[in-house]
Amino acid sequence: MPEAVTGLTRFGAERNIVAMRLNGVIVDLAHPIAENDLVEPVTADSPEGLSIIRHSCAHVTAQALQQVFPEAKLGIGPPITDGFYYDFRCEPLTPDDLKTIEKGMQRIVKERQQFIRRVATEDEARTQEANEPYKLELISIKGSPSDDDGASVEVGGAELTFYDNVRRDGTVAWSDLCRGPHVPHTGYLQAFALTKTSAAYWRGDQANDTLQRVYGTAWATREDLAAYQLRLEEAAKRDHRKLGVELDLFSFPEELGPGLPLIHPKGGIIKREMEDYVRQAHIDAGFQYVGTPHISKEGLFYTSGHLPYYAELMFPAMDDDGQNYRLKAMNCPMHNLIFSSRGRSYRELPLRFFEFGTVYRNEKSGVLQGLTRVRMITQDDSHSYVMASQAADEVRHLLSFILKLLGDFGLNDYYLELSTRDEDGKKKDKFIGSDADWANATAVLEQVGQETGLQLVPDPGGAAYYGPKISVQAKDAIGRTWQMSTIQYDFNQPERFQLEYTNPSGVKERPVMIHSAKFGSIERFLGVLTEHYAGAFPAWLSPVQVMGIPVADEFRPYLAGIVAELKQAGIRAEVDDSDDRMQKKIRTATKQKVPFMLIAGEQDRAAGTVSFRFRDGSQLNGVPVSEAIARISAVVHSRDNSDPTAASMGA
RNA sequence: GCCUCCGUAGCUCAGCGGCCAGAGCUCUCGCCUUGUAAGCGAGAGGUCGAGGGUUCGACUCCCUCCGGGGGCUCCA
Repeated sequence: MPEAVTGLTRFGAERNIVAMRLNGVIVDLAHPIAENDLVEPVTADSPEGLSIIRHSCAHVTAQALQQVFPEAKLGIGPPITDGFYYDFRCEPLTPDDLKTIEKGMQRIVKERQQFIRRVATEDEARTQEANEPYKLELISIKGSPSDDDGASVEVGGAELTFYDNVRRDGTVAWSDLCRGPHVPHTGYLQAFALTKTSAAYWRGDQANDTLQRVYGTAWATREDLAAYQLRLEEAAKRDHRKLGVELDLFSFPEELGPGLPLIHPKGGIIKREMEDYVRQAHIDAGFQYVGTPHISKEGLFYTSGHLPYYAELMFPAMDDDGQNYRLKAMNCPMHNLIFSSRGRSYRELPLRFFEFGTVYRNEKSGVLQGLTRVRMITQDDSHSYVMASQAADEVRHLLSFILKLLGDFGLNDYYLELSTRDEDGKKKDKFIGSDADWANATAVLEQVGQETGLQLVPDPGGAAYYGPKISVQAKDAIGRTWQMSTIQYDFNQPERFQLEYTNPSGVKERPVMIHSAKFGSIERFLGVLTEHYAGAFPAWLSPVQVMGIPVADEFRPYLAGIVAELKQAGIRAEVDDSDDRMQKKIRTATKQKVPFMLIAGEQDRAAGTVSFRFRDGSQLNGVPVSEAIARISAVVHSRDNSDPTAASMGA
């Protein structure tokens, strides 16, 4: 009987081909190929190939871990960005344990164990997994397609399949209930590392068992792995919490409490530049600047719906003679009060209010993260009150405002997210309002979002309780995404606050309100900005824009004169008049990421010039003072985001 | 909130069940008067996160709490 043709016979055992696409479906290379099948190779460095490598690596991790800890019970082991994880119920793992497991994995790789697919009946599967409670649970939920908690990674199709790891002598080393596909044998896994452990809940539910999650990374080649590890090291240097200390931007003193930042003078300069920018931008975009208190009688938040729906996120009530007050966790209710302070006409709409509203949210202790997740949030918060017919135009107006702002601050690594109601999920009762209103609001946001041509990622269930939103998601140094700007469509609060305007026919109508924050939070944006620029802020945002460095004390007055002129031109300039040597001063200014250094000694003083040095180490010598000032001034006042260098400043 | 790892000077980090706990940077003072990334010297700075326990003796071992990192859950 002739052997069936498979991907392995078709493509040969090349390590750079890990699987194949058979009539559009990715399968193991060992899968038989029929005469008219359409077959394409899946290479190791393709996204699909990497997922297969990573998931196969998860199997090897589990096999190695169960060799060391036979009592460990298996959870699931899917591929994730840059790697994989596998969950186990076992004792907490130490870094030494990880090393031991890694060694075991290397042995398994050397054995070149084949991944052999085997279809089982439900009874066979239950017998085989009798000692694996989580796998038994997966067998019972087999094939539920809307499973969004990762379980479907393991059991997806109509049939139950196992993957046996078979040694060259034919013995089965290990086996796992799994949908596949996998690489042909463990020898394909040459570039991996276990990275960390943490805890996770079984199937992502806090009510379930706590499992130990082992994270790993895996790549097509050892070079790719090394490059990834280098990338992580570089990313760690950009961490805004580290740079915040080094550049003296902000701090989180223990005395103050978790999640409560202090902005230091240098961070304050960046914050003020951001505020100046966005205040003027709001005025230009037709907003009116308003102000509201930080506390309110708590009845206001019952009216708004925040207390009934999000009480746990607000700090506890303050009792003043029997009247409960609350720190505000949002500004919208107060803006609504301004709206309803007198009768409103359709002629006033869109009516737009804006302020820097500092809100306080009682975030759970475990979620705080530097400036990116704090308990004091300064929102550049605005509310537009519009007629329903104006809503789409207003959203368009706000979105273009936001995209311009992001561009003006040099951010480009972001995508848009459309957060909608959870249509059929368990959290549906979290959202208020009629189906028709939700559908209409979502359609408006979706249409305007798509007009931008940017990627619009769906986020079902991520909406606010009062309406859907479009948000900007930006990445931090280590790839975590953070919500920045938001536009939220709200048809609920106008109802709850009985907001109304008089239409042309003299009839009262209810406006739609659109919440929007352009930076999102000043604090979070500052943190993301710090990481985006790795602390080397564009000149216009740099706390110190020019540092004058005299070759010797004698030349201080010469530089002081130049600095005075720069200050006249609105530039943040200083002379380093410490006792340090010039070399040390250059080092200090460079480490502080000062964009421009002006260095002068006898030669320059005699010629009326300066040495013009940049933080990348490049330099222009003998630049006339007036020219240096003009060039610095041009860069700063044009809000140019590119990093100044001798090459860019020389022309 | 849950799991896990961590906590020595403002910062980066040594150290050990047993003399008065160390270094570099930062800061202060003094000397040096200098041409492109750290000049030299001196001084100041710590109840070793807090509390409790074990011990003749704890910064070191154990427990609790506080704070931080990484995840999970959450995220208007």
